Amino acid sequence: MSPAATSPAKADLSRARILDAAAALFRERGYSAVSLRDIAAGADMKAGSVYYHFASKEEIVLEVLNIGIAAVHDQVLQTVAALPEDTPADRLLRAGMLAHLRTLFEFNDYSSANVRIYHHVPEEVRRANATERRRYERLWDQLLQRPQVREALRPELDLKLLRLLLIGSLNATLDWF
Amino acid sequence: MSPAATSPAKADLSRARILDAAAALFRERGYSAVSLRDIAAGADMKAGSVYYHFASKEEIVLEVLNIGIAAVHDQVLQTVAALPEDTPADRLLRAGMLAHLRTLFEFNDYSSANVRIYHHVPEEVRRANATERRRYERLWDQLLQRPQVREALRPELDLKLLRLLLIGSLNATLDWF
DNA sequence: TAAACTGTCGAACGTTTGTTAGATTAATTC
DNA sequence: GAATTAATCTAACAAACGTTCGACAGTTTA
Repeated sequence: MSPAATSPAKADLSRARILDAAAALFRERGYSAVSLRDIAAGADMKAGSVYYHFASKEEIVLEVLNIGIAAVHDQVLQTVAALPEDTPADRLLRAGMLAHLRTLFEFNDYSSANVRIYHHVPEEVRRANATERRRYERLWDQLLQRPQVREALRPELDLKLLRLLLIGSLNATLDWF
Repeated sequence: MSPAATSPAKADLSRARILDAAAALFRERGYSAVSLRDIAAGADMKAGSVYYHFASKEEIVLEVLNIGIAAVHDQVLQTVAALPEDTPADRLLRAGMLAHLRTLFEFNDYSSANVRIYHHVPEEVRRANATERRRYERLWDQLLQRPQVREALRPELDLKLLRLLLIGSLNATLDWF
């Protein structure tokens, strides 16, 4: 078997274990309350070993945040892309919202960690995550601007504000459990 | 002037300064990221002095959380109590929601700190805050159970779930700014 | 088999954490 | 004005923090 195809697996697996542990811990305890020793223990290694895969705690949390948004983005995009362009507004929005919720509750830790810790992460990390965040907001803005959606809504409605209300409400359901 | 009427003021003022500083810091940075030295500095004193007024950091955050909910509770209660018992459902709910929002954005730090840090606070603190929290939830449950509100809603609607959605959405507006 | 590379460990670093305790100043009481 | 009390400060504590680094075993390459 080709060595280049098997050997990269080890490091990548450790990396993934670190991210998984970090996402789960951040989600339930917050960013500052989770130590690198906690993360390492969750990934079955010692604190020093983590630094073979990541340069800092901030680098870990940034990747967790990015993965969390990317997951929701991909799910929503994939869902609405499977529908015809002229799908009625209510069915289109319902599908998008459901995809968002499903990701939040099934691909649990990364996406919900993002919702919960975003505000309390170092400003530098927040800025670095903003690009991914804006990409997702753009997706919803495009959905809301489709003609059949605009026709279904009161014309004076602020679409950006509607998008904020929509995503905010979906994320707020995390508190239900 | 009676001595007992003036002298308690000093300690109470320091206590209030500590709580104000803590609420503001918790709100913007989270619970674990704020040190007692940060809080003390925000209250114009040194870390050791804080312990004259509070036994621990947890005692401070608990009081911040309790005040935060009590403020929203009192505002909403006061607002709806001023309305006639048979106020139409839409006006009643609108008034309650507006009171909630207004407190969140004007009596800013305590209430919004509560929304933001509740999930990441030590479990013991969360349990201690639950009493106050349930008191506020009960207030909304009572509003939603008034006859004119029940009539305005689909009868199969789960009122507890509606209350969760309602409060959750209102709190989510904090992300808008 | 020797050499090189991968991934993890153990121990230490300087800093910061929550908290305690004794000294010290400011205010009140007698 | 002396004695008490109230409130703050200074300095220290042990523990935990993020991070660094040299040693080391396991695997891959030559």
